Parts: sequence; structure tokens; C-alpha cells
Amino acid sequence: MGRQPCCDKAGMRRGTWTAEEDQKLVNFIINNGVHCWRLVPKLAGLMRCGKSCRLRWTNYLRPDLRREAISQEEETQIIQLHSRLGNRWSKIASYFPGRTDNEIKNHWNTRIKKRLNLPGLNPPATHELIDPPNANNPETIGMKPKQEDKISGFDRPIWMPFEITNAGEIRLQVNSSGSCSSSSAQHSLCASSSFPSSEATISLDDLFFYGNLL
DNA sequence: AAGAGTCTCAACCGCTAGTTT
DNA sequence: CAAACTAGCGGTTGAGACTCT
Repeated sequence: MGRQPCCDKAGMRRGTWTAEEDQKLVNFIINNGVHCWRLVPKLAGLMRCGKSCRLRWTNYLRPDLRREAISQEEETQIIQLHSRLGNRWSKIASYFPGRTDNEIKNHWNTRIKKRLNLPGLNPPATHELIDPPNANNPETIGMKPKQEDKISGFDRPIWMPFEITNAGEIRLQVNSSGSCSSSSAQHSLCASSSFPSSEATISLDDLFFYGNLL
């Protein structure tokens, strides 16, 4: 049979942590480290479940956490990363040592999202966001059709360079001149008679608008 | 001053992939 | 191999802080 449950939920404390609980958890982890979160509350003398202890430690008590507000530069980087990774907060947080996924998610939901009016940052239902071929190049947005396009036959991923404007808007850099066949997206856009002239920068909304005209 | 509305963020919930028995 | 569990993730909630009228 399987293993023992992580905790007996009956009698477990919930809600805001007290300073005393924090102290107990910090002392225990500093002295013993963490080998199994299930055992931490028991050994540390806490009436909390292991999951709650893990969350409290990773999001608030870890000594390597940065407690200062997220800077403008970090925010710009978050916007760039979100545009190609989507809501993969832990992945985005991995680019910011000392920041937690919860912190970045909260910052996004309460500040950035409102400012940017974001519906266009999500791919259409037919596409999904994917990692770029080069993880060190955050200036490329990537998405892939979920199924092969019945009309064009394309099922290759789309890679689009982009930039953040001063207004905080995502602009895709689309070269619609003669040499536009390197990706299916650019090829399709060139084929659209209503697409703006060459060297255009367009919004993600516009990309799918023009794409849908085909 | 106080009540209402809004914002922030810590904490919880539910799910999934991977692990253990 | 199946069942039960753990750790980690993203979505959501709600209490307290803050701002507005």
C-alpha cells in the first residue's frame, strides 16, 4: 500500500502565521535542513501541515529572499518573460534570484495586468505558448499550433522577436518584405493583402487579426 | 471622523507529475 | 502494476491596509 498521509488535518492550525511559529520553523530548518516536509511540523513542534510549512518557508522565511519592491527593470523583464512563457510563474521566478513565484504572480495580477490591458498577450485557442529554442534569449515570443493548420498545412512553431514600448505595450517585429518565408507566421502575414507595409511592428492582437484574414 | 470601496499579498485549494510501497 | 502519497505548481480567496468621499 501507499505511504502515510502528510498530516492529520484535524487539529491543524490555519491562517496567518504568528511570530512564534515563524521562529520555530526558521530555527528548525536552519539547524536541521529539510529532508521531508511531512516531518517538519512534528519535529519543529508546530500545529501546521507540512504543505503549509513549505509554503511559509519558500514564500516568506527563506533567508535569501529579497524583500524590497519589484523594480521597473524587473517588471519589464517579467512582461517579456510572461509574453513567451505565459502563466508559468515558477519558471519566470527562476530568472529572479530571491523572488518567489507567488510574489511575481501577485505583482502581475495586481499591477502589471491592469496597466497593460492584457487579453492580447494570450495566444488564441488554436495556439499554445512554448519555450524559445535559446533560453538565454528572452526577446523572442514562441507559440505553436495545437493541431496542423488544415488550410496552410503548417504545424511548425512561430518565433517572433518583440520589444516592449515605452507605454508598456508588446510589439512584435514583423519583416513583411521579400525575405519573409523563414517562418509560417511571417509567410502567412505576407500573403495577406491587408497587412501593413514592410518592417512593421504590430501588436499580438494585430498578428492574430491579420492571421485570421487568411 | 467614519463608512465604503479598492488594493495588496499571504495563505489556502485543487490539481498533476513523479515517487514510494 | 496499482494504490497512495509527496512536492510543487497555478488559481483563488479573504483579511488587513489604504484611499476616497
